[in-house]
Order: sequence, then structure tokens, then C-alpha cells
Amino acid sequence: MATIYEVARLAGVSPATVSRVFNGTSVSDEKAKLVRDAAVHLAYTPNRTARTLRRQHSEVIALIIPDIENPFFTSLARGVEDAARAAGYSVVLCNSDEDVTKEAQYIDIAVLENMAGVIIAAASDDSDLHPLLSRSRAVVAVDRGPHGLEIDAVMVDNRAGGAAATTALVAHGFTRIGCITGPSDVETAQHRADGWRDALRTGGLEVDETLLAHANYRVDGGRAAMQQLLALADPPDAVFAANNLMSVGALQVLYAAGLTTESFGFAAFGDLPFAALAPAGMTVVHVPARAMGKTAATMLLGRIAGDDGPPRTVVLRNEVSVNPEQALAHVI
Amino acid sequence: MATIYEVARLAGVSPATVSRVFNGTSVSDEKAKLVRDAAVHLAYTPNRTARTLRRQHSEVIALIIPDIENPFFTSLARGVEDAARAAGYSVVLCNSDEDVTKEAQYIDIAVLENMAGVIIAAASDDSDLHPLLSRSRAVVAVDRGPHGLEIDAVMVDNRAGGAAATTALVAHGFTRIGCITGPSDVETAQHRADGWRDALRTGGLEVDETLLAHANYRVDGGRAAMQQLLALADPPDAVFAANNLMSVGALQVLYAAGLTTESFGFAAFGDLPFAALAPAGMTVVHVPARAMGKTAATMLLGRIAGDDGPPRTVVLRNEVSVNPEQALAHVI
DNA sequence: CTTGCGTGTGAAATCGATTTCTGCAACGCT
DNA sequence: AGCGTTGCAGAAATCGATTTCACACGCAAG
Repeated sequence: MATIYEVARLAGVSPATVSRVFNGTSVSDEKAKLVRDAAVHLAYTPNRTARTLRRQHSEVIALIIPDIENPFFTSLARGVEDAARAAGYSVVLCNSDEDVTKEAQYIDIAVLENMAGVIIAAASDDSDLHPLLSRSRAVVAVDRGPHGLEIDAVMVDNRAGGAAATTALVAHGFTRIGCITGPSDVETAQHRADGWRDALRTGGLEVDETLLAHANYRVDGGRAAMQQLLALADPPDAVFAANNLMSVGALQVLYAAGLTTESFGFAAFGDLPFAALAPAGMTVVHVPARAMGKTAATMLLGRIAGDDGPPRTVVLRNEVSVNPEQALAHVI
Repeated sequence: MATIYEVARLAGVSPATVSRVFNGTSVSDEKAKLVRDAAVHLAYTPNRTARTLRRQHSEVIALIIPDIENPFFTSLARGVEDAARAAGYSVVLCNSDEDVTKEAQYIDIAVLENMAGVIIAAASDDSDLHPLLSRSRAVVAVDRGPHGLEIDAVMVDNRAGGAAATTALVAHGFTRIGCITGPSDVETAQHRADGWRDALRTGGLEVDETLLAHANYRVDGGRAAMQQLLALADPPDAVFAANNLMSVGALQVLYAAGLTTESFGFAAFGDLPFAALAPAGMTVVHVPARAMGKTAATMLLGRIAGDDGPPRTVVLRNEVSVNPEQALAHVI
């Protein structure tokens, strides 16, 4: 690893001049050429650690997500990575595992490593972003909102999406529609359940809170919640599941119980991974994960570059669709 | 952010002493206490960038994988992360997208950022690890082998796994068994196909290379390959698919064509994501992704800590099983 | 009573870049 | 001719830690 001093010596100039050549300030063409030749000759690339120490921020951004094994978040990560790479930044992916303590550790690391900014899908409503805000680091909340903090956010309309999914079930003629939503301390879970309530009321149906199940946002959570709902004395005839993985679990239980989506209605918030399992006729609220990631990264990079306008919340559109996939239709 | 100088001033000692307190060398109890109190008072945490610059290596390791949206690799990432976190290291996840150029950029970044080590699932046989090796950085190859380089590796036995999967189909009585494997410049793809050939020969069947399809390791690749095989004048009566995502694609095509796993045999290398789609009776070669990640990280951390024994290749066991999942049995 | 060794500590060098400060030279203007 | 700009480039300070070096002190052996 050649250093700036070796390049300077070979080019016969001072290290300051070498630095200037690579950072765009005024250097005569003559010396610039000497420096560039020397740099090529020595295969010089600036040491990022030294640069970070001096500049007080690195070309790295942190992406903190609650579940790395959820395709929604990996897809989001993909979007972040695309935008970041294009701008010469790298992305550190931090898996908080829905654990506020782990999340806090990662936030500390982001600060101590002088990372340029943080994109975070908060583990819970209690997530503490102050270590970042108090040092005015760039932060963008994604998927889960800013909780009244003065920061940028990229979201979908969870309430409207929950309502749209439920409305589709109502339109199908189902009358006892259950809801499987996420942990009660997670904002998206609350809003999607609110959408479910909205749609029931709009559809002239009673809101029966015994048909509302809270679960973790994973496959096993969906399974447990579905079992719980089916075991009720007066079970639902349709269910709205508030995320992709819980839908997978719920559908597994549904099939195991010998039920089909002919007789039992099912709507999901979020695309089922690999479109697997999704029965034809099922309603899906598509969440544009990759676009959310890309948008969040673009906003963050803007802040890093100095944009200091007021905080913005961008709400991306959910597409609602009935699954036309015939591949599995005959299977069901 | 308090610095070491502020702590030193408050404690009435030199910065050197403060450093020594946190790095375990001899300091009198009296001064150590002064320093610790001052550090707590100022909420001091060492600046990692400065430390990295001086020590020439950071507490960060890079994990370079070819497809972040493949659950196999996220599961592997999870294993890496578990082991790394426990040792106080963070993980930078780099998605090479099966692209050798992107991969090379990430390798350069790992060097320039003074990362402690790299775990890599190489994008192809042509991946160039020399920037790391020439600077004697710790490297562990995972999933895809060391190609004759003198480095540690964590693998599964791809050839044996491919043979086991195919043998199960042979035992079922299928006689024209096709194979959908990965890109021809990827080692695992070659070995799994070799296993397929082995099993056919052992089973007394002819090896018909027209029944071998190469595809990218993704869902669309599996779909295309399956279509190609079914369109043959003399199509196969069973297929071995060499990874998880291609299996998903292949099964989609199979179902769409109105075929079931009663009449058409199917075996997969790698667990299908979320056990979705997997028909009962289907043979699956389980790949212990998370354990592979954990093992690789443990080895890497050992090297970083100074272990300089000869390179080791660890081969983890594949469990072969017939899918007993009844959940979808009635569905098919 | 010296010589010598180990231990604790501070001063200063170091890691490799960026950036401020400073000086020099050329140029234009009165 | 004299004076202020302007532009380029080197010297040196800086970022915040770690580590080497040097010194002082205490205690044991000769």
C-alpha cells in the first residue's frame, strides 16, 4: 500500500499537493500530471481510515434492520445498496433481531466508526436515536416511522393498505374477518390493524377484538396466531395477515387444517416470498421494498451532501392486487 | 465525543496511561481508578477510526456473497454475524451480485478500510483474492472452495450431496433423470452435476448430457431450465435441481404444466425457502447454512487472533431427507 | 555502597491523510 | 516604481488513538 508520502517523493512535490490533485483544488497542470503518473506507477489509493479520521466521516452508511432473514428487508437492503454504491458509499448491514439493546449497540458503533449516516427500520417504538441526533448525524427512518422525531422517513401507508386488504375480503362476502398483526409495540403493526378496523366499519361489520391476534413478525408467529384464531369457539371465516412471513405461517396452518382459500378468505400485507404458496384469488398488498430502500438511501446521501431542508416523510404507494398466479391454482 | 486527552486531563494523568488502562498493560490501581472514573464521567469510548489507523486493522470483517436475496446466503450471514458479534466484531455485508468486477471492488474496499478479515463466497472460479493474500489479510472461503489457494474454507460435499439427491430419484424408479445446475464457471454447480452423473452410473443408468441444463442460481433460471427440459423431444421423468431458488422456479413450471410429484420426480439441493412449495415425498439435501457461516467466522477470528497453522478445509455434513411435510400434501 | 533489573509513568513519535498557514512569484494598477 | 491581488505550493498542524523510548524509583544481589 503506497502512501501519499511515497507518491509525493516520486513526483517531487509535497504531500499536500498530492492530496490537492485528488481533491480537486488548484494545482498546475504540470505538477498534476507528475502526481498522477506517480500515483498510477505506485498503484496508490488513499487510505480510507486516515481520510476518515481527518474528515470526521467515512464513506460508509449503516442500515439497521430488525430481521435479516425476512425477504422484505433483504430486498430493501438491495435498494439501499444500489443507490449507495452508485454514490461510492458502502453499506454495513446490521441485524438488530428486533432487539432494542442490539440496535443501540449498532447505533453506537455507527457513531464511533464515524459512519456518514444511518438508515434504520426501528426495532420498536422505544428505539433510541438520540446518540445520532445529538451529534447531528444523518438519519433516515424506513418502513417504521419517525415517532415524532425531526427526521426524514420513507414509509408506505400501512393503515390504507390494511384497509384495502380487508375490504377485498369484505367484498368477497366474508363476515367474520380476523386479523393477525405484529407486535403491539411496533407502529406498522398498530396501523395495519387500524386499517382492518376501518374496513370492517366501512363494510358495516362489527369489530370483534377477539379476532385480533398479535404475533412476532415471523413464520412461527403467523402459525401460532392462526392456530389460536381457528381454535376460537366462533372462529373467523377469513383472515388478514399483516406481513409476508406471518402469511406464510398462517397459510401453512390453514392448509394443514384442510381449509382452502375457496372457503376461507385470505389477504396479506406484503408479497409472499418467491410467490410461493400464494393461492390464486388471494389478495396481496404489494410493498415496494426495493424502491423504499433506494429512496431512503437517496435521501440520506442528500443529507450527507449537505441538504438541510426541513424533515420530509415520503410515502410510497402500495399496489393492491388479487393474485392471478395460476401456477398453483390447480394445486389448491 | 470525549477524547483520550480530555479523560487524561480530568484524571490528572497522561493520555498514554489512559490508553494503558483500556488495553490491559500495567498501571497502578490508584491511577487506574482515577482514569476509570474520569472515563465514566465523560462517557468516553475510544474512537475506532483513530484506533484502526494506528493498529492497522479494525474490528470489522467483510462478508462477500453473490446474492443477498437468496435465503441461503442470508442464513449464512446470520451465522457469521452471531459469531462476529460475540467477539466484538461487526460485519459488513457486501453483495457482489455474481459479478466479479463488483466483487473486486469490495475486496479493495476491505483492504483500504483496514478490515480485519474477509469471508467470501466467490462469484466465480475467476474471483481474484490476491489483493488480500498479498497483504496477508485473513480470508476464509465459504460455500465455494479455495481453488487451490492456500486459504481456509468451509464447504459441504457438493458431489456427494448431488449424488444422494439423484440416488433417491433412482431408487424411486425414475429412469430419465434430468439435472438443473448452476453457471458452468461456478464450482458448486460443477460438483453437484458430477454427483448427478455419479449416481446415474451407480444406478446403472445412462448419463445423457442433453438432460443437463445450466442456469443462473435464481428463480428465473430454474424456470427457464425446467421449461427447456420439458420441451425436449424426449423429456425427463424426474429432475434434480442444484440449488434452493432454482428448485422454486422449476417447481412453479412443473405445477403450471399440470405435473405433480407423484408422476414426476423432484429432488433439490438446499432447503426451499420457508418450506414453501415443497411437496411431500420430495427429496431435499439440507445445507447447514447458518452453521457454515458460524464456522467460517470462528475460523476467521482465529486467524485474526494469530492462529497461523496450515490452511484447513472444513466440510460440513449435508443431511438428506425426504420431505415429511404433510401441510401441503393434500394440496398437491 | 554500588550495580542492575523491573515497574510504572510521561513525553514524543507514529499511523496516513486533509487543511490551514505562510511565503513566494507574477501580474495589474495607479 | 511601488503596492495590492491572485494563484500555486510547501511546511506544519491536525484528527485521536497506540506504542516506543527514556527516565525515575525501589529493591535485591554482589
